[in-house]
Amino acid sequence: MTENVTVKTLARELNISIATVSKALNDSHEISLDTKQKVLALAKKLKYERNPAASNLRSQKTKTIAVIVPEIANSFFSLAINGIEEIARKRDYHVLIYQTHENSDTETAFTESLVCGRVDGILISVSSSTNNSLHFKSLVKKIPVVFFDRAIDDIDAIKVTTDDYESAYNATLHLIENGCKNIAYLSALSKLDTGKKRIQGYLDALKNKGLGFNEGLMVTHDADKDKTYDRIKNLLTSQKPDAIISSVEEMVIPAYHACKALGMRIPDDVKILSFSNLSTAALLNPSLTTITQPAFEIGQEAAGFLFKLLDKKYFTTDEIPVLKSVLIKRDSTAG
Amino acid sequence: MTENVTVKTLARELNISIATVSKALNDSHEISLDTKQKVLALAKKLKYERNPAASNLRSQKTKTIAVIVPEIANSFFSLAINGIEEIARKRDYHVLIYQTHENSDTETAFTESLVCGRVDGILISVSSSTNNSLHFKSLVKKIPVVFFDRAIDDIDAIKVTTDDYESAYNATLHLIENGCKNIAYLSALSKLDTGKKRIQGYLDALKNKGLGFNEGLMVTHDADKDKTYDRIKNLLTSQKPDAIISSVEEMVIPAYHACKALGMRIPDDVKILSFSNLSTAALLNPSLTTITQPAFEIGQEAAGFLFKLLDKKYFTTDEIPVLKSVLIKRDSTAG
DNA sequence: GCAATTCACTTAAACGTATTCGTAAATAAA
DNA sequence: TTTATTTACGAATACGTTTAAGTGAATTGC
Repeated sequence: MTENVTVKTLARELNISIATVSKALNDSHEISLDTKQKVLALAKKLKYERNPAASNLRSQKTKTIAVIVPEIANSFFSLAINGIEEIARKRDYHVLIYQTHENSDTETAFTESLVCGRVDGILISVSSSTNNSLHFKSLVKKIPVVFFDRAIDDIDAIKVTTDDYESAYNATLHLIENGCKNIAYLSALSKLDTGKKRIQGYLDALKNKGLGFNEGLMVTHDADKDKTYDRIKNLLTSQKPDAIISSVEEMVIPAYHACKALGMRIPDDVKILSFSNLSTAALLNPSLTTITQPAFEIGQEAAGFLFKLLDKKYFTTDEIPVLKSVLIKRDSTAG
Repeated sequence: MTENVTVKTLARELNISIATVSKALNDSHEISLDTKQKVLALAKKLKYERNPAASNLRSQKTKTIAVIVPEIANSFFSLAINGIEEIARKRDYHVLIYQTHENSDTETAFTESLVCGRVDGILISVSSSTNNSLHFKSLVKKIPVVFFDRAIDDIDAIKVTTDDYESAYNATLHLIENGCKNIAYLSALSKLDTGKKRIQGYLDALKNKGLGFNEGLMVTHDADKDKTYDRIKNLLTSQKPDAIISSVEEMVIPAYHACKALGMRIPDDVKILSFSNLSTAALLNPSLTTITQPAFEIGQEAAGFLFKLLDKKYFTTDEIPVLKSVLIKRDSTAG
């Protein structure tokens, strides 16, 4: 461990004050070009690295943002994080990632550990088990926050979302057009706007096309994977649906497995489609029809708005876009 | 913005010194139980949060580790990160995530930005384009580093890896046993030990079983996805292999697509298997035989060793396990 | 030609915590 | 009783940076 090179070292070496050094490094207008170049040159030579802790402490800026997501091992979120990272990189920001694993308490603990100046801003997609918005309300008052995809309903904050209602509605229409009359729905996120809108799109499409609905057609997600699987299996045997819409990627996998186990053929016996960003959707057996959200773009947009907040650039809420998902028709819903 | 509550606030309120408060908060032995309780109680009441920047600056500890991976949207890495996170959480550490997108320059830039005390340690799986180990050598001298899965060959550092040679060897045997005689190999990571060992396992199996090999059977990965696809397609038409081993997940998807495009049936015309952690492997058309690495465990182990380094717990290199991958036989290699 | 301004730099004071070194009282050892 | 040790706390400083305020010299304005 050789002695650490700090602004002090540079100042001593160049016979100038540390203030001048600091300002030169920050490209301040009150430093002459000549001095700046000298400082920069020596800094490079001595491999000076600014101490982030000291800088953060003094400036109250961390050049770091936090991303809180339910799960990283999920195509949607990992793509969204890619989008976020791309924007953060351009601004030379660091990205802290936290996974809630859909646990609301974990989520609360994370946000509380972040308010004390560890990060400059937060991007969050809330956990499905979150139903108490109280602590989020206090959070957004303390630190810039942007919600993406999954937001808290009754909170006044920036939310970057997709057209959940329309895409669910259109997907349902697609099934109806292909002759389905008994369409089941695998429900998740029902506590969140995201989930509610998807359900509503489905229900409205059924209604507008004069199709019936009964509670039995709706299966809700369970944290326990086996339970979810059993419920889906039970749905298939008891309701004999001719189609299934899955509101999340995590439920369509067990749905495929259940069909396989029960010897039901997709799409002949039952058609399936799902909200999903799976890269292998086209290679599944059969290839899966998906409602694919623009995950990468959502991340980019959300990060973009967070930086606008950090820059204190004012904008109106109607500048916040609702991104469009796209229905990709494949074999699993073929007529 | 109400005034920030700091140790000073607590000290003033309790009529004790800030030193005592700080020590009480850190559960120092030189503070009486009585005082500790008073401090803790007030801290809770006033919602005191330790300022991380100040703490880092003074203690030279950040309670943060960095994870550098090629890509987050990859089942292996996202699972590994899950493992890392689990261990970090237990220790109350924060996790910074950086993606190199397989770019060596980006990788270098990241590591350089991390040495100046932003994190206490680094977990890294190096990018496939990395061939210069020089800067890694200087890195490991400055800060605790643990490599996982993809390590630099000629560097003396802690590496948590899997049995790449054996698993490639066994996978090749599996194909040979199922009657394949002209086995192609989709090569990636060939600059790294990880990739070299996989290739060697494949070559040795061929040799030991008296099967021939020619350069044409080996297709290398290209950053350009279209190029990779074209190469695979070209391989299939020119070499007419009866089997393909893919050394990475990213190449097996285009391989499936190429077979589809050329009307080749898997596994009848060509059998395929791949190193992969895809959660949908069993649902592909046909289901994919995989060499599945224990990604989550690798993350756990790597993080565990990083914390041992941070704790300055000494251990011998033979304590570092080589984890075992498992060959999961599915339809894509069915005899 | 003199006041007003700009320029380029310095001084000094933070930011909030952790820690070293004291110290006075209480306790234990002799 | 006297001395040595322990206990519980405080004063002061350092961590490395940023920045408000100040300063003397050079430049500008009228």
